[in-house]
Amino acid sequence: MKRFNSSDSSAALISISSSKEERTQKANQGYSRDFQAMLDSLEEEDYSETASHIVSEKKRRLNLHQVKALEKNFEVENKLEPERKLKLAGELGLQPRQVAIWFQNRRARWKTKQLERDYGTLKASYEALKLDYSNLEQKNEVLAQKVKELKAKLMSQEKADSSHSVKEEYRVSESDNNASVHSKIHDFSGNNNNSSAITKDPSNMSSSHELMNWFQLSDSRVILGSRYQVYQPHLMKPEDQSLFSAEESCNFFSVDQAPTLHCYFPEQ
DNA sequence: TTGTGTTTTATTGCCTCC
DNA sequence: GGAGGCAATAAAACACAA
Repeated sequence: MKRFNSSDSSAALISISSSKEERTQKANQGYSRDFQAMLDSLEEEDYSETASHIVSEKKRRLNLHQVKALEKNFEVENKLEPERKLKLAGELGLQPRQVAIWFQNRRARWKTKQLERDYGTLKASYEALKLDYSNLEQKNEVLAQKVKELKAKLMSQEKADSSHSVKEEYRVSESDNNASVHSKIHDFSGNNNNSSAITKDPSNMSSSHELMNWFQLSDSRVILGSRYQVYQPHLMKPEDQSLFSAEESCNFFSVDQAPTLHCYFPEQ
């Protein structure tokens, strides 16, 4: 039976015998000397007590031989089918129930150990990931610093340029390049209807910096246009970085967010 | 020796499966 | 409904420092 009440449990504990016939039977089953001695002592206690107040039985640990045999069996198969249980119980001089309980407890111990192992593995991979993350963060900082420096360079260049008249500069370049620029705009807009930024009239641009960016951007796109047919509407160009604020520049490489940059892909 | 923490054996109650 | 598994828990046995 599986269930025992308190009085049943004492009967179930360590193969308590209730009769001399059973005792004789067990002795004939080849129980270990220790175990038989234990049984005898228990039985002596039993006999000295009336059935109504059976002494609280002492738990007895299994001996080394029993534990080794059980461990070996557990290694082979951690579940116990009834036949094997009876066989093991007979061989080791235990009650089938004791064998079943031992397997049950052993499974619980194994599970706990397994959880610890799993935890260890997860922890190790977490630590590795964390290290990766901090390395990326460091690289990110270095790159952000470079962006800042480049931006500062660009600004100082713009200051130097501001000594000349923007309009004048534009006129000069306009007279020199007007024809070619307009043809480039025409070429480019012919390839991409969404390129509103590119088709913006340069005369409306407010600063030489913006103008310079425009030329760089339009030139490069025209050059690219000969090889790249498809332009994404929200492409981020390296030149566009100069339009970022310092803060934006720093956050640009944040690893907390996936980058939203789109890339050019040459026509295959 | 004793207090305390850990391990082992066993019980109980609940759940699932046949 | 019985058998068996599992989680939670009790309690005895054991280990060990103070």
